[in-house]
Amino acid sequence: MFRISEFASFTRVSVKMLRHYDEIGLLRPVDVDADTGYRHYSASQLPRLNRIIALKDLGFTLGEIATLLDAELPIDQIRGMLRAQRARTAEALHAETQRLTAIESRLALIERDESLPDHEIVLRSVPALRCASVREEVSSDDVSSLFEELERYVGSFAARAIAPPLLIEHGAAPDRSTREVEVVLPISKEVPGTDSVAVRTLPAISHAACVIYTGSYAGDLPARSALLRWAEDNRWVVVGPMREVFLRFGADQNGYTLPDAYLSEYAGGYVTELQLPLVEEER
Amino acid sequence: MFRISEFASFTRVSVKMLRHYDEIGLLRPVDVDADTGYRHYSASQLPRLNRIIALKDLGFTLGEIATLLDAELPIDQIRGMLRAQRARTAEALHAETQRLTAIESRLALIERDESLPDHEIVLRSVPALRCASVREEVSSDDVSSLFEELERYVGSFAARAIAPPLLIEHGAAPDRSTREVEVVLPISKEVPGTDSVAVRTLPAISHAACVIYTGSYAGDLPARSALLRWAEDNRWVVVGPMREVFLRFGADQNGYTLPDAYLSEYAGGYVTELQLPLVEEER
DNA sequence: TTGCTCCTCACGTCACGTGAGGTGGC
DNA sequence: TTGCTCCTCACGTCACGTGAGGTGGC
Repeated sequence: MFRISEFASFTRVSVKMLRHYDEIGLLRPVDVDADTGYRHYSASQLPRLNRIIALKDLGFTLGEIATLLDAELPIDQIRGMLRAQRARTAEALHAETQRLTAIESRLALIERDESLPDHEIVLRSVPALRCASVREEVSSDDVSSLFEELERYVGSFAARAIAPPLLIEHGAAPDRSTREVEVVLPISKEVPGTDSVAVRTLPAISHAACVIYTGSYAGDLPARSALLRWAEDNRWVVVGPMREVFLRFGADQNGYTLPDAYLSEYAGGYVTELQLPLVEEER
Repeated sequence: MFRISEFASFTRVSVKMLRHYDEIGLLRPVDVDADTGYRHYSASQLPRLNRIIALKDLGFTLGEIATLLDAELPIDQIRGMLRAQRARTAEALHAETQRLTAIESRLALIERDESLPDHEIVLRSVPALRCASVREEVSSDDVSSLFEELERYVGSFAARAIAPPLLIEHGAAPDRSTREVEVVLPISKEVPGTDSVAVRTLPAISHAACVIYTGSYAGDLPARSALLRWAEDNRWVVVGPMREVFLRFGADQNGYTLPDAYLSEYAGGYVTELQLPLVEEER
């Protein structure tokens, strides 16, 4: 038989791991001295320890390994656990691949500009939203009158939700003289629609590249181009119209007042988020 | 300003995460009510939160993110951190790839045999070992006389180390009538060499596929073929001679006696580990 | 006898999740 | 007033690593 340190050095696992496996019942020493508590292992336990290590290398938890070794599962269940593990690993592999792409595109940005990018692009999902909206072809950038109209209508039903208003860009005319926009107001309860006001559930976006920019709309174009460049660098394809979410515009909303320090820094400023729906590029 | 739940739902982070970021100083609310402790966030904090999320997606820890956001590092240091992160990610990616290959080869084994493999193959490193050895061409499988000779020689210097003895297979003659083996005994201190006994440091193996088999040498061939199949399935190439480590042979060593239960199960049995040095296949 | 090995707590890791128990806000 | 939101502990997660403080073995 072996002392714990001998057994550990033969198998390249730490003494602490062996103690841990003893504690959770995964690998008990063949003998524990009643007086001293010294653990003794037998060479005949090496195959079991090797199985433990092999399964750990496949990514199973110690609990799963205990099940696999001791529960005498039917072969189909073992197969099932391996398949589940394969799925988890494939997912992790995919996530690492995307992360590597993202890091590399960040490094490329640094090489190009010698600075950190101004815009942090985040990939996330956007939930569905019950809302009222007005869709119209407009010729100027000023859509505030549309918002005011919609706000009045929704306000008359006391149905204004706390979520921020947004705008969906449905496209520009070929000659760029006008563009079709939909101004959208989340609502807290159903309101009737009219000829001009549509009431519907804005669909969720499973993958949206999002960027937030501050200050006036001057930051709009750089943010947009950063977003598109990010999609390209990270191998995503645009599948829907851009959404512009007005997180803060003009005076603060929600009945709070900002401390002076923040008011001056962002005086008269805006905080806007662009959301671009994407799917992964086919390989 | 926003209440914590509003801020959380806008940004798709949990309330608990925001509290956590407050606690570690990564993102403090603009205002905390002195009476109630309520946290208030401003929309002007969204860019910072977005940067945090983006950097988290790249795999940085919260501590690293704090450094990146607040330490005003020179661009070279930022680049350095990104490169380190790229290296870590590439390594993780590589590990996941190998894990996936390993899981898939296990699944293939199950499909083929409808059972779990008898031999658990583990990839690990083997440390260098000071040792005395005798290398000889032998015609039979019985190498015990070589071991006895070596044991006597080393024993005369009281230099026997506790590590188990092993055998290196340097190759067989073309007609398979003889094979060249090296019997190796780890030693605890330097001993002089002789014409037949070499004293040297057995080199470490950075990647060895290892399998343990029990019982008599009848298990040898299946274990060997499992090892070679594993190397092939997992895309590794053999780069050195097989080592056979005799973890237990005949009676138990080390002056202990095994409990009866174990003695009967492995009565007269052997525990042997095969170690096969490998490198990754070029792609 | 001396150093070496082993033992058992107990706490730390990392980024939060999950209650428990209590209070403010509309 | 009632439910909803928020608060602060405090413990759990996962697989050990890292001491602290003490004892057995040669």
